[in-house]
Amino acid sequence: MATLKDIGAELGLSPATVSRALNGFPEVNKDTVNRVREAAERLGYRPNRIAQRLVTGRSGMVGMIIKIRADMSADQTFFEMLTGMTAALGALDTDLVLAVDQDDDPVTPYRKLLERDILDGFILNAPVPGDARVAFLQEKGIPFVMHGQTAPVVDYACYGIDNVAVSEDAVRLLTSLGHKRIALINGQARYAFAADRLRGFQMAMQKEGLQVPDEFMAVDAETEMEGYTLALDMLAGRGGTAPTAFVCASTLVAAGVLRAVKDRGLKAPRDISVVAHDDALPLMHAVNFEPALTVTRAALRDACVPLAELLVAHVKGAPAEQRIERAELIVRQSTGPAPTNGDAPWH
Amino acid sequence: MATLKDIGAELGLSPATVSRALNGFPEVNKDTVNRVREAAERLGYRPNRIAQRLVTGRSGMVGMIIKIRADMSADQTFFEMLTGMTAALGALDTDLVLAVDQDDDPVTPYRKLLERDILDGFILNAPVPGDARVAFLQEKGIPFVMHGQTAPVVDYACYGIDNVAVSEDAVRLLTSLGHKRIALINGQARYAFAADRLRGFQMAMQKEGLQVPDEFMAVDAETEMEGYTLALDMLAGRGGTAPTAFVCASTLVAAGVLRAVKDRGLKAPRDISVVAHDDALPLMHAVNFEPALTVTRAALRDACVPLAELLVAHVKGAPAEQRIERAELIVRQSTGPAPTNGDAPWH
DNA sequence: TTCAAAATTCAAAACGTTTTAATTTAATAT
DNA sequence: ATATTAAATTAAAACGTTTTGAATTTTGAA
Repeated sequence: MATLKDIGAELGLSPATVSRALNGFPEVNKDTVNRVREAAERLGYRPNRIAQRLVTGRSGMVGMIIKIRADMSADQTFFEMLTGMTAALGALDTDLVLAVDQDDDPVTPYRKLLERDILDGFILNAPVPGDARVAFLQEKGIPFVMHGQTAPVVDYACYGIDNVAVSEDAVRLLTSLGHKRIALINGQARYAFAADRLRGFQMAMQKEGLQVPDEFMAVDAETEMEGYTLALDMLAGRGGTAPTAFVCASTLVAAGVLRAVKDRGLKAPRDISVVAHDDALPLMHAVNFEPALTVTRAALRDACVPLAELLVAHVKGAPAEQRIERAELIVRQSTGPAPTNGDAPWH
Repeated sequence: MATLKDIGAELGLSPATVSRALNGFPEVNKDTVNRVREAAERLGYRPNRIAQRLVTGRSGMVGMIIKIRADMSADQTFFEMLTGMTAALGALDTDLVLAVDQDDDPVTPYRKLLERDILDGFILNAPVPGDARVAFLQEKGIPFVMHGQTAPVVDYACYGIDNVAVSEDAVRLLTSLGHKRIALINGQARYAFAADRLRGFQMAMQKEGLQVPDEFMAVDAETEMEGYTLALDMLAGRGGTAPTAFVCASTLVAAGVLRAVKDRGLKAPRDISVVAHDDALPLMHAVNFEPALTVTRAALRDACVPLAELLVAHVKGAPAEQRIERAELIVRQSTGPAPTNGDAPWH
C-alpha cells in the first residue's frame, strides 16, 4: 500500500507537501496539487486511517447502543436507522460501532463502550424525559447527538422533528374539516416524542376550545393490533359518545385503526377520519393504504444524514447544534369533513 | 491519560520495559513487573488502541454484514448473534463494525467495507452452497470465519454444528420409537444448513430402509404459520397416507406443527411425534412447549465465543481452523412410540 | 578476583500521518 | 542590482505503542 512518502519519492516532494496537497491546503502550488493527485491515483494511495487517527487524536468511530426490548423483538425502525446511519457516517469517513444494551441501567453500556477508548462520540436515540445518558455523557465530555430531544429546549446536539407541531398540524387539519370529537392513539408514553405529541394534541384542542374526554386518549400503542383494539373500544362509545377522528402514533397503528373502522361497519373518511405520523418505513407505504392515509411525514432515513453531520462536526470541535424540523403534512383520502349528523347511528 | 512514558518516568524506567512488563514478557524482572503494574493501576493507564494498531498493523476491528431480507423483517436470530458477538469479541479486545447489505450482489458490501481499510477480518453467516463471499475474501487474502460451512469439507476457518447429524439423530430417535412415516419440514432451501439437514434426513431414512414420499418433504419453512400450514397439509394425507412424525427446521416451525396437530384433533406424542432443532433463542423455550419439545439443541449464543476466538487467532496468523460440533439431543415429551394402529383413524 | 553467561534494561527505529516552524524559491518594489 | 515580501516547500516533531539490537547489570563458575 502506497504511503505519502512513496508519493513524495515518486515526485521529489516531501511527505508534508503531499499531505497538504491531498488535503486541499491553500498554500500549495496548483500544479503540484495536480501532479500529486495524479500520482496518488496511479499508485492507488489510500490514507492509513490508523495513522491519521493517532495524530489527530480522533478515532473516526462513533458508537450506538441498541436497546433490545424485553421481548427481543427487533423492529423495522432499528434496521432503517442502522442502514441510514452506516451510509451517512461512511460518507463522512466515520465508522459505526454497535453494542447491545442488555442492562437495566441506561448508562452502563455507554460506560463500557467508552472504556474501550475507541470512540469519538455517540448517537443516541429514543430519548426519554430527563434522559440519564445525557447527564452522563455531558459530565464525561463526550460528544453525542440525539435523535429527538428530551425537553423543548436543550443544550446538546440534536436533530429531529417538532413532535408538538405534528399533533398540532393533525388537529388543525381535522378541526378545519369540522371534527370536534378527536381521539389520540399515542405511542409509548415513556418516550419524549410521545409526551410532545400529547402536549401538542392537548394544546391544539384547547386552542380550538374542544374538550377531550380521558377515554379519547390512549397511550403505549405500537402495533397494528393495539391500534385495532384501542380504536374498536373507542368506537363503541361507552362514554356516551365516540370520536369522529383519530390521530395515530404511526402508520402501523393507523392500519389497525382503519381495520377497526371497517369491522364496525363504518367507512373512512365518510364516517371517520384518520391521520397518522409516518416515518416512511419501507413496506409501510401510507399512500397504498385503503383509503390512502393522510399523514405528517418525516422519513426516518432522512434523519440519518443530519445526525451524522451534526455529530461529526461536533466531534471536530463545532458547537452543539440543535436542528428541529417540521414534518410535512400530506393530506390524502383518509381524512374528510366531519359527518354532518352530529349523532350518527353508531354513537 | 497516562502513557507508557509517564509510567516510565514515574519509576525511572524506559517505555520499552514498561510495555514489556504490562504485556507479560518473560525477560522482565518480577519485581519491576509488580511496580509497573501498581503504577499503571494508580495512574489509570489504559493502552492507546490506535497507537497499538499503528505499530502492529492490525486494527482490532472485524466486520459483519447484515443481510436484510426483502420484507425488512429483523429476526431474533440476528439480535442474538449481535449480542453474543459483541460480547465475545469485546473479551478479546476486538470491536465489531456493522454494515447493512442492501445490494443484490453478495460481495459488494464486503468490498465496500474493505475499502475503508479498517478491518482485520470478517464474520460471515448464513452460508449458501458455493458462497461467492468465500472466493472473494480468499482471493483478497482477508481472514474470516464462517458460522457454518458451505460444503462438507472446507479450507477456511469455520465453526458450527453438524447439520447432517442433526437430522440423523432426529431420524434415529424416531425410528427407534417405531416410526416409519416421517416428514421433514426443512428451512430455507438456499442455505447450506438446510441442504445438510435434508441430506442427513435422506441418508438416515435410507439406512433404515424407509421410503420418503415427496409430499413428506417440505422446504422454506421459517415461521410458525408456515409450519402450521405445511403440517396441516401433510396430516390431511392426500397422498394416501399421513406421517406419524415430524422433523422440524426450528422450534418456531415446530410450534406451528404442534398447533396443526391439535387442530386436526390429534395429540402429541400419542398420535404424532415432533422433533425440532433448537437454537435456544430467548423467549422460545422448547421445554415450555405443550408438550415439552424434543430437540437437537445448539445455542446460537454459544457459537459466538468460538467464532470470535477462531477469527481473532486467524487474524493474528494462526492457520484457519474448522470446528464442527455435534448438537445435543434432548428427548422430552413431544416424541413417543409410533401409534400401533398402522392405519390410524386420521389416515 | 576475574571472566563468561545470563538476566535485565535501554535507546532508537518503526508504523503513517498531521502540523509547526523554518527554509528555500519566486515575485515585487526600491 | 538589492532589499522586501509573498509563495511554496521542507525538515522535524509529534501521536503512543511495539520491537530490534545493543548495552548494562547481575549471577555463577573458575
